[in-house]
Amino acid sequence: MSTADRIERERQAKRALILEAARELFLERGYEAVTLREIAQRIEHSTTAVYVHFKDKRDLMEQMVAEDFAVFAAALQTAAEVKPARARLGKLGVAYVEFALRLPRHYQLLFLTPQPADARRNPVDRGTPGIDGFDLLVATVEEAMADGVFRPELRDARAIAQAIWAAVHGLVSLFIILGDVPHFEWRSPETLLEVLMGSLMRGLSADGAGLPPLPRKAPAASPPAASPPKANRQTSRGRGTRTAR
Amino acid sequence: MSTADRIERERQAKRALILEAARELFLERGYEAVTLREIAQRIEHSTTAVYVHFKDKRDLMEQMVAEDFAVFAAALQTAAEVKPARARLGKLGVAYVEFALRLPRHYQLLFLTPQPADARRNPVDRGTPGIDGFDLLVATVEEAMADGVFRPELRDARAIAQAIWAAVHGLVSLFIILGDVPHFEWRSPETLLEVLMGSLMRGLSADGAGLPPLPRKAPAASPPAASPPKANRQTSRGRGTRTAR
DNA sequence: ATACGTCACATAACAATGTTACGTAAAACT
DNA sequence: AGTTTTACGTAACATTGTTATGTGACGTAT
Repeated sequence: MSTADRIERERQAKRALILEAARELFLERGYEAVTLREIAQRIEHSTTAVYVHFKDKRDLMEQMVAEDFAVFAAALQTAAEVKPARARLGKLGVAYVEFALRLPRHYQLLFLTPQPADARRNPVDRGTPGIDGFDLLVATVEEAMADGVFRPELRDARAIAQAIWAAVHGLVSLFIILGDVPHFEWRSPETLLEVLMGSLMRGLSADGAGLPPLPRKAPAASPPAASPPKANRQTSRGRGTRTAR
Repeated sequence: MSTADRIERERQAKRALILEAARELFLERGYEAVTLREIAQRIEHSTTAVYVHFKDKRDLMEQMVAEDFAVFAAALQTAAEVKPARARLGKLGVAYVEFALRLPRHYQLLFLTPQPADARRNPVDRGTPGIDGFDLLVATVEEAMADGVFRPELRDARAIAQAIWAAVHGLVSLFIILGDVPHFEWRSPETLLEVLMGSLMRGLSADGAGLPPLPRKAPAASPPAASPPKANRQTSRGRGTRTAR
């Protein structure tokens, strides 16, 4: 029965329409600052229409984040193909930071927003993308450990992975939250990643060697201005233009 | 004129009363989840009373955080008295993590909550406590650098300080936001701090030496459960009991 | 001592929000 | 053709932060 298919397709299309409007607004102004009425108006519907497709505002946001998170996972997977496990660790770090600073609002919603106490709803879903990526990191650490990369005292791969995650997470978090504090003279993310990740790897390594130098892009020492993401060219699947005319 | 003094004293007392009620509620349930009406009810006043002493809800929260932040500054200052600059870095890290995990809500409000766009109000105040503490860190790094602690390639004290901050910040952030994710098997903060900060220092050091071993308290590998701060015994100055009977 | 002024605070209202009860009309299924 | 489903709009509701307005206590000046 093809009609059912078409119905489902139309339903998904409208769902995507809502998601797209929500994405633009959420990424532009953050979760709290966006109202459901505004999202609905943008696509010329009443607010009730949103509730047909999503349980509530938070659900809408989570679904959106989940969609875009695929991009993150893909980026990490690509980085995960690098061959020697030690070099892979560097690539993973770079991919992580790049994603976070390119889509700071997403990162914020994923890793910087505490669960409201009623989040038993999807106790697994949330954080799971992060957890999955973390498993990748653990696996890489274990492989590197088998290669004898780390100092022999360091036997707990999970602890090492958590420490590495903390390092990169801290880096991007500071940029996202405090990146635009004026008199702070932030060093560039590339510089900091090299100092932080490089020194950390050196300190973890049995041979005292750091990371191979990362490919530099920016001439360093420019404020990141990550908080207001000016580039709204992100992950727009399907049509890429605003839909409300 | 002693009357004016008394009036001012009474005013401050009431202000403190509001702050105290707000503190309990904010720390218990977070900023968004607490209503002004609830705060007011707790001290048996109308909501308007709050506006006599504070500009708005956000102002109330900021004043509260500012108060408690003195504790943080004090803890850092104490740690800052340690003599060799290199050891001081370790102490600062420990003090930082201890504060953050003891008052996770405060930390959250300070360093994990993005500025709402209208924060030009006190563009300096916010973040300033963090900045001050950061200056302390920079100074320490500079001193250690003068002592020849770091590898000679590392000349940018500010970059090093930012990297170190990122590391500890990332550690506590992960604990606060994701500390209670079930199947994650977090290592203890002490363990992670030792791996992270120890390895980072080792990697930064010219002589490849790490940090002196940190004093251990917990037997390691216990989930921190930092998010729901069960201990509400914090910084209560004045009377320490609930006021609403 | 009496009048005046100030100010902390309460009452009640307002506007904006997320959410829902209810109706409706179109379209699918029988 | 009749029945049912369902996507959606209208209008309402409860809860929020915030404010306009009144008032009573109290300090101060006459």
